[in-house]
Amino acid sequence: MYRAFKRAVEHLLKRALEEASYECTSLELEPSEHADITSRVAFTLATKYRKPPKSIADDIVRHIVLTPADRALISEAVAMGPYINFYVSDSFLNATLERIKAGNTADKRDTKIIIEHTSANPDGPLHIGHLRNAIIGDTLARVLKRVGYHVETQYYVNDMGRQVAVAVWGVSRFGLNMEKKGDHAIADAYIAANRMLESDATCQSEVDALMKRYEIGDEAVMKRYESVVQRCLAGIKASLHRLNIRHDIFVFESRFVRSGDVERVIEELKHRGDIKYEGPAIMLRLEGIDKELVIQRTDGTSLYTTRDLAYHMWKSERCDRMIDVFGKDHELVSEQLRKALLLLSVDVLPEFVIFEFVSLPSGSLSTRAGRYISADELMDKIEERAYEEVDKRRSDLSGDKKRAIARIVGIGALRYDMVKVSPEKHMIFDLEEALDIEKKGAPFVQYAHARACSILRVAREHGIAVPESADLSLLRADSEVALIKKLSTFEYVLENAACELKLHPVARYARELAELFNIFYKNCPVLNADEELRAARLVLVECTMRVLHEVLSVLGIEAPEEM
RNA sequence: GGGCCCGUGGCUUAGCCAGGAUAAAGCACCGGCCUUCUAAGCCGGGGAUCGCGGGUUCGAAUCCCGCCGGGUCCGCCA
Repeated sequence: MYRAFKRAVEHLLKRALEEASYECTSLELEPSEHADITSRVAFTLATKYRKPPKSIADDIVRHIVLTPADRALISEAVAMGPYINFYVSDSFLNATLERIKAGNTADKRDTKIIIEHTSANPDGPLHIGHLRNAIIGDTLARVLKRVGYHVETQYYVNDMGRQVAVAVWGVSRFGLNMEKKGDHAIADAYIAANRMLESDATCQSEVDALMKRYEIGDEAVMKRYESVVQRCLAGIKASLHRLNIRHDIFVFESRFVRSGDVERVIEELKHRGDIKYEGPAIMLRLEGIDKELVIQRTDGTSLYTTRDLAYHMWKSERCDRMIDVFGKDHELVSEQLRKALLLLSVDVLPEFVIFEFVSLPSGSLSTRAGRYISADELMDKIEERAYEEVDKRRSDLSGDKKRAIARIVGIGALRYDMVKVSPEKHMIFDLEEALDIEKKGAPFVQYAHARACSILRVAREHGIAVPESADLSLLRADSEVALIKKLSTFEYVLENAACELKLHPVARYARELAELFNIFYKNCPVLNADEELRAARLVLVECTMRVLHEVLSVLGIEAPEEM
């Protein structure tokens, strides 16, 4: 609803500016703490027309005429010094609730977007660094889907890199602990292998040989690879499912070598690019980048970047937009990728969502060195901690129920923590802090939802139904109006998030909505109110419950009915 | 050395791209509120020279330049 209000104000203001004979390019409209929307246009006009901003604002407001159509959304426009403030109307507030009751859904868009995220190497379990990628990627997919895009999520499996070769080699050499979850067992072999490889040149060449044989498609080697990669991936998928993350498809990079796509990319680049040969090795010079990009090794095998290029070309034929969620360390690579794709005349170029690194207080994360906190370990601990909290508060519930709530709260807290800060912020991960289930994080929002459910449940138990229609204009207490206004901006927040590919405003919105509901909860008793007012408040509670549920769902967080 | 990112109360952050109304929250701290729909809640309080120095502007946390501190990339690794 908020967008409709904003559009109405735009038209209104534009008309008034014409009437008052002012010309300007931007209306300078922004949401504000002082009004429902405010314009700073008087400032820009002040310089141009050499008049004090205050008198211009007054002048503009004098020319504002609200038509009956405007009044459906806008109640008034006031000049406050140099600012022009606009306020929503009563019917806007009512319409907001009516619309939510009717179930507000976004129109479908034709655009198909492929989002690639997580894509951790299959050489061990996901750790907290991958978690940031996975949660950002999954939440982004949910936001874009919610505003109507057709979204496909992809996990690009790097099965041709050196890491995997080392893991495969390590598994043959040291065996596999079958008691352990697959991804963890493979990490053990991988770490042990790396330790040995550091000092042993013979082993190094064994790994090289393994890579070469995999690239040419040696049957026996392929079988060994497959068993390692699938086992690891199964473990990774299980971890992702715990977080409510499911990829639509897994794309193996080896397919692009086997299909001949990689070779075709190299041929194409030879013709179109600024190429430098060093023996059998081929390098590509890209404009604006000092470092040339190696697209084929001296031994004739392919490299990650070339395969990635083929992968992106493949994707570009299957979508209208593609988004890659990458760690900061991939920034240069992504730039090279984009420039090379441009050279290949690919019409869909990737957009990048880059996030800064997660490190431990003791330093950076490394699977190879075994220096990481696995996602599984973190989830176990956080659910355990959540259970203690639930147990403290709800000794009346059964163990199963408490565990179910603990799982929802724990995972929710984790997901919320990852998206609440902007991605360019470097995170130093503190386990204790993560386990300290933050009061105003996901549990706070979930609690508000549970409270709303509780009111509705108690109402039901007393035989009181949420009415089909109610006199919504009874909802004019400060905390009611503030809550309805917040509800009205939900779609607007989502659209902005989708447009800017930024998620933390969504997390912020969820918290603010929960906060306003809690204030309403405190100030406005629902079930004890007079019948008419009770009916209207029940509608408000149900609408809030729905939006809380929806915003949590967009964040990939479950909404418990009690906690 | 060069590129990119970050630097806002004790701690974690929002605001910065598109400069404007007393710099906005959470945690922690202090003080209130459970005979009323779940106190994982609500109300109140203290606490910030927005890293430093210049510049542009009627106006700078926000734009420009320089510096300082932290991170990261600059492999025939991925």
